[in-house]
Amino acid sequence: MLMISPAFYCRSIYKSFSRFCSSVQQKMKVLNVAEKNDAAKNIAFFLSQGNSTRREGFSVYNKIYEFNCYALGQNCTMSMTSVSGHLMNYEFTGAHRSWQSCNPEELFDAPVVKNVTEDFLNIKKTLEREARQCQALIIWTDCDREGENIGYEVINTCVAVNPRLDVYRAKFSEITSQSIRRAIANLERPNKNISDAVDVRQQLDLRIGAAFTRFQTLRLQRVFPILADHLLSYGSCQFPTLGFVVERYLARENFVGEEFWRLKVTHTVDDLTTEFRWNRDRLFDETIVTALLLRCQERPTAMVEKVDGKPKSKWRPTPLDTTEMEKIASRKLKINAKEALKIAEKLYTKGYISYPRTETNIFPDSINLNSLVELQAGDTRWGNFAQGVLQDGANPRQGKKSDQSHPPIHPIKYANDLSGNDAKLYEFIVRHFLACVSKDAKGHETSVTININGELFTCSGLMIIERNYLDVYPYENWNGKNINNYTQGSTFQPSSIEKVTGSTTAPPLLTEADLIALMEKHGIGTDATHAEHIETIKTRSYVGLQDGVHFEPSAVGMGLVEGYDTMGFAMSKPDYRAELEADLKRICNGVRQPDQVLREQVAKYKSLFRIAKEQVNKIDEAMGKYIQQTANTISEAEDPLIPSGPAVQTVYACQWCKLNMVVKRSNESRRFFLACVGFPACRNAIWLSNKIIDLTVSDRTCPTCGQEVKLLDFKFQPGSMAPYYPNSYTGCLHGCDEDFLQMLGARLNPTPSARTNTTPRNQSQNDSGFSGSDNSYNSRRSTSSNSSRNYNTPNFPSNPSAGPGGNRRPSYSNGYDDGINCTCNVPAVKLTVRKEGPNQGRLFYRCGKNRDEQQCNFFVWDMSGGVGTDAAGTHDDGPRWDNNSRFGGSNAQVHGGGRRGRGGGDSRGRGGGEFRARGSRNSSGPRKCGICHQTGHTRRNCPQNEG
DNA sequence: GCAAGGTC
Repeated sequence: MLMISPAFYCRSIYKSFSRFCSSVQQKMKVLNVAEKNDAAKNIAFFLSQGNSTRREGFSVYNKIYEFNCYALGQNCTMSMTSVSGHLMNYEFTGAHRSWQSCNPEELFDAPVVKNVTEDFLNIKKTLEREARQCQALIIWTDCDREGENIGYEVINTCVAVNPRLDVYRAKFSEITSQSIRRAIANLERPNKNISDAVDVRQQLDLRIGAAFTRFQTLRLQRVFPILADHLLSYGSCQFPTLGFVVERYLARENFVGEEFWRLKVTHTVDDLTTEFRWNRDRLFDETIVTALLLRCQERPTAMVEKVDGKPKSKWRPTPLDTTEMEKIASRKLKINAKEALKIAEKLYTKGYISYPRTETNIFPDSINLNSLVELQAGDTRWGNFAQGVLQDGANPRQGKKSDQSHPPIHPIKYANDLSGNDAKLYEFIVRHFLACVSKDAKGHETSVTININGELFTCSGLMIIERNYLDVYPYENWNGKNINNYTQGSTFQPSSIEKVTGSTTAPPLLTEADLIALMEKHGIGTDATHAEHIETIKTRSYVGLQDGVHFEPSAVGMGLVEGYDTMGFAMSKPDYRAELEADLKRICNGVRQPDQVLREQVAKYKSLFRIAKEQVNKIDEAMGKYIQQTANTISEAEDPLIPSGPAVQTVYACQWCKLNMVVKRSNESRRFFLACVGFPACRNAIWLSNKIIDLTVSDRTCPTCGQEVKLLDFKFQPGSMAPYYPNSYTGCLHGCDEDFLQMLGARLNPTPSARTNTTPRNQSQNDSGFSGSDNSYNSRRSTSSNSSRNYNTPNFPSNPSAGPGGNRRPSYSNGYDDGINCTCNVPAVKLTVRKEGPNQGRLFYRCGKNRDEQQCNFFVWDMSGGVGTDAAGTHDDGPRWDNNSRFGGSNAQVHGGGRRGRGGGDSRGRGGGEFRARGSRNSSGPRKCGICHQTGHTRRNCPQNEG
């Protein structure tokens, strides 16, 4: 008989009871948090299969939904609530909050804190109360960079009151039953890297935005009383947006139309007139066109040389992403981008469409497109078309972009209860979806070439065979064109041969759709904020709408952009933002450390800020010019922007990018070096000898190199430079004194291609830069410094010489002596367009580097007058506005001669001086040792060199 | 009185 002790008996009862209790009472309690209330509601609906109950939280907008659900391997009691976007925001503290009580420059280093925004304190209270009662937390914020950061705001809030919370991340890209169920079954952990990247962006946006906004507002309000009530904000997205508007405006203003002539032939048979276009298109020399007209008229019989027929397609659209939706809404539906996105958000949260903020235009295989088409099959407007698609099966045209998180925008539920713009946008999304999964339109094109006494003319006709997607997509047109019948080898008498004239036309001002396209192309803002930034520059009166559609800069907008532009800063260009974006991606991928990126970026903008402060008169002048006011002079005592510390002094202009070279000192090696303030966009740096114990910029300028080059006061370790230099010495580092440079172990870098030698020879890779709080120059990383200019892809003929019959390479018509430097500051080469076509014979300049080196995109037509004409004598065949004529440094100078000048031209003119300096170095004799001044060896292996 | 990014 088995004996059971009373103690054992009691223990087993206790265990069973515990199991019972835990199964009944201790069901795991899980807090779920979504990014917004609508999302929480719908996610709760799908997880609970419609059986959730609702109760109030502290915030009236963010409810709590409760239900049971299987998750994390067990049945859980779920409570689901939400935030309303970001819960927290970075702020300055104490005196730095006030405009009056601190110098704006301090904002780059001032402490910032991330606090819950006052409006959201109730949401925070709800989260804290719920979190205390839960064992796990699941983050359901949107699956993008900002969503991850919002997730961490929630996590930090909840974990602060319940450190034992087990935290998970649900990944989903649309709020459908299937997607949500998949997410709960495949929970992940939140990604800190992604959230960190957002923290870096937030801090930078705040510091840079606040510092420059206060700087330019305070300054301009003070010197121009007329602006006393204007807030003149600066932001890393709004300013480049303004820059786009200004650039196009100037391109248009500076455009000079050019008259051209062409020949036109018509042939009328039975009321149908066929018009033939001249194969030479158009010429800019009337005499030649007249001569060619006479030649045709001499023997006016047209011989049909060629009749070609071929199938022609008009492609259905690619799947819809956010910016495409905004652009088409703006152009075709007349719903502006901001409104369109707002409506799309609403349609998304109501479950009618997929997530509307997406960069993807490729449908993943996992989406059952046919079932989505089927949802639309009953509609009276597009139902028949949908049924047609189902017969062949949905076949999406695929784009090339994917953000790896959201699919293209598509309808996920049929709706017939919408009205106004909501209905209009939904209809567009449905029609676009049906169009992109259907078939291309098909046609047949006939092309006829005729010869009239040696001159060739062509016409083409189009017959549309199948309209296909066009039947459901009224936002695009495709019209057929009838022509007469022609047979190869036949002849006919043309009805008319005439000379017609026209003029090249200026580019149009930007529309909202154009502006969004530019922002997208250059990475300014997000899908969700493009429209906001446009709104901001309108509110600030930086731009206005001409005829309600086209953007035009205001005087204030012009003044601001030109002010910074005159300093040589790329503030109004998208490059700085693009560089930050690239670094943010590296943080997300774990390649870069967030604090390092933050330090670098703060240092860069702080340097720019100091120079802007030094040269603030340039902003005054530009602004004064446009608003037609004279700047009041203000005393230093009145100036709220007097620097609190010693100002950074410029030594000379950077040879690479034209920004300023300043004195820096490595925190680690304590070596001095000259570096460009454009870092990290520009990595020009000149490292100096470790025998220098102090280095300051003197007040004197170099008598050899000129007014733009400052001399430097050196203090050497006692005796270290003897017998050639005293312990204190004033010298030039611009290149006029080669011996001195060599003594310092300094090497100038005339072009970015020489950058590999900018690291000091005796330093390890790790100590080539320094990592102090406001300086982190590091010359070893390779980044294109050319990208800081010419962001508008120049109109460079991709292969100007490859036309039929042309030479394979353009020929050099002259060398390096025109005084025009390309973007890498190398004398540009002048070439001739050989390719047959309207530009044949024209002269242009391009990057002066060899083809086997990395060339910049520099391109500019030669406007000096002597246009190289060939037999055709043709010139430009299009608007000549796309060479960055206003902002492009050398380009602007080149164009300045041939254009209507604006405001007395550009203030730049340093390129030539620098080039002369380089030339003088190159022309010196055999290289001499810097120590003993003998040839045959260098200072490194000089017998007199101790170390 | 500043930014940009979420969202109401």
